[in-house]
Amino acid sequence: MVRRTRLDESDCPVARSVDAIGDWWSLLIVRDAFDGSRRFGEFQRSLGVAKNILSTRLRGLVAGGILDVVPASDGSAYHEYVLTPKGKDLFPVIVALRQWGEGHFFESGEPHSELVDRRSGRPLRALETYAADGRRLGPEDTVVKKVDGVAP
Amino acid sequence: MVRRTRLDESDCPVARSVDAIGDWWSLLIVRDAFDGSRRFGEFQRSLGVAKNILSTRLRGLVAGGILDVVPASDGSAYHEYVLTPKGKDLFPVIVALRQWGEGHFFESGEPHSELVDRRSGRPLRALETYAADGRRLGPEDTVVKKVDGVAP
DNA sequence: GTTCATGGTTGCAACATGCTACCAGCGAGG
DNA sequence: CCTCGCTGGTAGCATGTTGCAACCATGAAC
Repeated sequence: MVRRTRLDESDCPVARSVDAIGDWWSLLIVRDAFDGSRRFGEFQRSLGVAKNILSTRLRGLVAGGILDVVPASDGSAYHEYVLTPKGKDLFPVIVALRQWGEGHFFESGEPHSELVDRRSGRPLRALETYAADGRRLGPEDTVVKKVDGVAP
Repeated sequence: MVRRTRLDESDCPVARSVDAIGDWWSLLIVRDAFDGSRRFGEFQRSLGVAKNILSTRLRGLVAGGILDVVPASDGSAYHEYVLTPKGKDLFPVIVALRQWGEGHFFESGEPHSELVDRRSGRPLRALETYAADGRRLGPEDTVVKKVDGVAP
């Protein structure tokens, strides 16, 4: 997406998020990072993506503060890519996409990967949106408001 | 993303979701649909995207069962695009992206749009991930499991 | 020191994107 | 009934991005 309208200056947080992530590959890289991938080769094998693409995406994610480059944990001279706190904050995004996919794109009985609670081995509870006072909210119960900047 | 590896046959729900949405534009169209946009022109003005791009994306979203084409609600001869139930199920995805963006890309006091509870006008509670038994889970508390298909 | 694996970079062809211009159907006004 | 303007597109073309393959540099293994 070559943009002329700057998404990273939009007043919509969704647009800025989308811009910060970059593209689908980057999102799948983040997913793999949550799933335990750390090395260039791991991402490459898992995604089946061309190495130059992976290379630029990893650089972009590091530049965006979503991944960090750290020395390899196995003592080898290579390095690894790990999620920063900012990157870890993408967890609900990945979970939401995962649950949407599970609900709409798999026949029952079709093999698929599933995100489960490490302790119990059971799937996570479905994400739900709540008001500040605890009421459950659906899309119709919400509205987008403009928040003006305040003078500093 | 021109893919050779078929994402829509991946066993990962995240990959299928990503494939079904199509691209960032499509996701921003869905966001606008949640925000109340219904007409071609509304999406176009809101997104500032070229009309041919918008046209193909809308077609793709309709083909994917995320949007539906309905007669215009104002009685005119035109039609409108509305979210299907499957499209509305993307709500947590948009909310998650929105909250991530709000948390990481805006200085305090910077103007931005905000999703609020229609009744109270207050922002939504942050999305959280829970185990089936109600414990709060972070990324480290989860693991991805392969679920084998069962013979039919 | 040769060989293999890792982690890339470079070049090129094919493809998708985005801009601009154009076009068709509808409704209103005269 | 003729034109004007709005809505909702399509067509052509320049440009940018993708993906593949080939190459390369470093570290580890033998």
